[in-house]
Amino acid sequence: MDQTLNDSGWRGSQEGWLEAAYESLLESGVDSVKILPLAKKLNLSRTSFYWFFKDREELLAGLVARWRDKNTGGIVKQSEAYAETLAEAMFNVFDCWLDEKLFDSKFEFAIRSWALQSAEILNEVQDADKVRLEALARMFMRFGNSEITADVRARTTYLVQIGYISMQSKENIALRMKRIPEYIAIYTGQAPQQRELDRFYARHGYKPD
Amino acid sequence: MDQTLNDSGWRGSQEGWLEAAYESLLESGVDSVKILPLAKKLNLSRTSFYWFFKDREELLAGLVARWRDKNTGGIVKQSEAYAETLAEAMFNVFDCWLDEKLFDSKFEFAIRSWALQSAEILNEVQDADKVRLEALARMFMRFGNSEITADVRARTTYLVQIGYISMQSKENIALRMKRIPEYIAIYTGQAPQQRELDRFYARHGYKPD
DNA sequence: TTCTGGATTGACACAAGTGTACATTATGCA
DNA sequence: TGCATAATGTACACTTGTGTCAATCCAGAA
Repeated sequence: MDQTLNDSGWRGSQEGWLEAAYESLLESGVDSVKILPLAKKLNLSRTSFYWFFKDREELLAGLVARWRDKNTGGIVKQSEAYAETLAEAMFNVFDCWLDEKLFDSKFEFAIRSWALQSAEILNEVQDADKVRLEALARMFMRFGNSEITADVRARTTYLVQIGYISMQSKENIALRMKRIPEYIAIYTGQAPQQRELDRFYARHGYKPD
Repeated sequence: MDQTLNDSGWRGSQEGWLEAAYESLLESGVDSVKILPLAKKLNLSRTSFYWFFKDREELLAGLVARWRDKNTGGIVKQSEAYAETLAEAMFNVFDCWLDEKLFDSKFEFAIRSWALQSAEILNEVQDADKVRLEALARMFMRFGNSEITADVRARTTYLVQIGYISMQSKENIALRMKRIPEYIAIYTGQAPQQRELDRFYARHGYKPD
């Protein structure tokens, strides 16, 4: 039996249940986020759950909040980060696709799948899409793009990434890095400078050959 | 009570249950494909199901087969269709995204979501991705693209579409049609000829202004 | 008209999940 | 050391789903 205690000297906690729910959501979808299995995973009695959450609904709402903060937050933050050129700004956004701390792809996919069976979640997702696309479009406009151009480029940038996520393909970093300069060129209409590329590679611990 | 009979003089049929399962899958995901609710929808006894299918598993397998035939079949067929130019070939593939008879986007999304909670289905999806990408790459190669270029262009074509599907955005035909020449130019590296565009618009019953 | 087999049904047994009521345990503090 | 309460556990009632079985229904052939 795992009797590990947390900071407050107890085994369970709101965070503990939420984390278990998160893991289950990513592994097998919303419908697998059930209290009984979570309790088993946590080595806790099923009913202990009700001490921290009113019901299953409240737990699921917690998951949605977590997703909104992390993923939409990450994209908005990166699209507003300082940059000298559009290419550099684009690299900032690309950080999201390579750094799980800024954007959680699996979480994203799980939530989007959930939206299939819940109108409420579909709304959340479409709101998020709107916020993210607007943030990206603002970034393009900051560098002189017209409203229309900015909109289309924002869509292209965002859509291809959503497509990748949906494909659930697991390609290695080297392969993905090789395509990056091409993508930057397509998305921004201008090839990145070598020093910009080098800076990007460096901060992701990648050494081109 | 709906006592509608089918060709063979009975109310139920394998096709009937499969169709109901399909509708439920598209509306609310795999986990909603349950025998009890389907029986209610069909105004049949729940147990009557077992006359046509061994168990729930067999019904779900039927759904996967249906998806494979229709969607992968559609893309492969269109990518192999006759075309004088690469742009024309690309238009043939675009037929898929606009004609539900060739490619069922909602079905596609539902199956991909299902893949989240089933390793078996994930395999099916990734096999399908491979077959489709190869078919598209062959098309680009038929028109003189190098293997690498063909691969990247196939990915771009396919990924953006998967992204759209995942976004579940419902844009009107006119808006989508306006973007088509741009996409063709990006994907193929050459702008389509006016007569090619006209032919495409015509067969989708669209009149540009 | 009766027989036959495809199709349908209700009753039964079971499994997995939810939520509530109440008892019990363990921690931190007075 | 004992108390208050945060946290956990046990027992119960309920819901929704699955699958099996034996009985029945009914369209068409004999």
